[in-house]
Amino acid sequence: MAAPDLDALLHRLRDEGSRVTTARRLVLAALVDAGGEHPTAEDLGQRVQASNPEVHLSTVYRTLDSLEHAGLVVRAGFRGSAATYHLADDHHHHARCDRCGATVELAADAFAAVISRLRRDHGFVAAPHHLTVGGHCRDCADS
Amino acid sequence: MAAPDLDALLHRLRDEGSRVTTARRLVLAALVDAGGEHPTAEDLGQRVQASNPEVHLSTVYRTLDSLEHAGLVVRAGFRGSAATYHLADDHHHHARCDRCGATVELAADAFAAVISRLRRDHGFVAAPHHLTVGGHCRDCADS
DNA sequence: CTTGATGCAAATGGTTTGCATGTTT
DNA sequence: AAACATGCAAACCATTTGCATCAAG
Repeated sequence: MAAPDLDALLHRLRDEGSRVTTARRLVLAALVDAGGEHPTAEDLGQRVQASNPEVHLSTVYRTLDSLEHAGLVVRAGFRGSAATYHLADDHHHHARCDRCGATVELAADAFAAVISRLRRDHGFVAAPHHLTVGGHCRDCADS
Repeated sequence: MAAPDLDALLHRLRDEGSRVTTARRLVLAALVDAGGEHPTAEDLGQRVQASNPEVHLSTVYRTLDSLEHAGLVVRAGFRGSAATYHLADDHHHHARCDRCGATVELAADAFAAVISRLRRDHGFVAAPHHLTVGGHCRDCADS
């Protein structure tokens, strides 16, 4: 994984036609900062507000939306709980324990078979970022 | 797919220790009736209330919960929109278009590779019912 | 200066819950 | 009778939206 460079990301954002604002800078920085974690919008809001309490949570949501449309950020939706976000560079999928909430990361190619099958049989172009699997993790699988 | 028999389902439910009530009978009937569709809790509520307007939506939710725990019903959670339910007999997974909401069904074995990999590498037991893939369907993939 | 971005507060929508009452076993 | 299920209304929580203001280009 290439080390994510904040300035480069901001540049890409500008190129997409979006304006570069303080809020967006901070959200992006928080995302870079989060590294391998899976922050929710609220988590990011907290981090951002640590630097600038002015930034409202709804702005974080709107910003994440823009970033997603610009292709910089990926949203992983988990059933029931809150969605999590990470930089698009960070290609992986998720398996999440229905019982304890632990998440496992899957290499990007794990779904290759599913994806090609979807395209071949149904013309369906799977978004390689939005995959989520439910189930039970090692620790919870026994009971 | 074996034709789902309402009475058999009710029997299984009773065997699980749950009581058989009018509401549950109706919800199950609605589910059987829905066949290959993917009704939401609200859809089911409507169908049920067509027979018996007394039944409250919250009861439908609670009933679906019981049915899920009893293993009779499977809930497929879609990001953003409402969850859909179907009988557990009806083994398949979903791909759903992020743009138009169209759903595609995937044979149960499509995820075999992913599932075995999860178990082998992470000890993660994937629930073969709860898989959902996002992306764009044939019609929406172009724009 | 023009358009897009933000703060705020209030709405939304799916789902859950507390409690008193009714029903199944 | 005892345990469980239901109706109802109200709570919940993540997310979205209307609108007036503000800042980036």
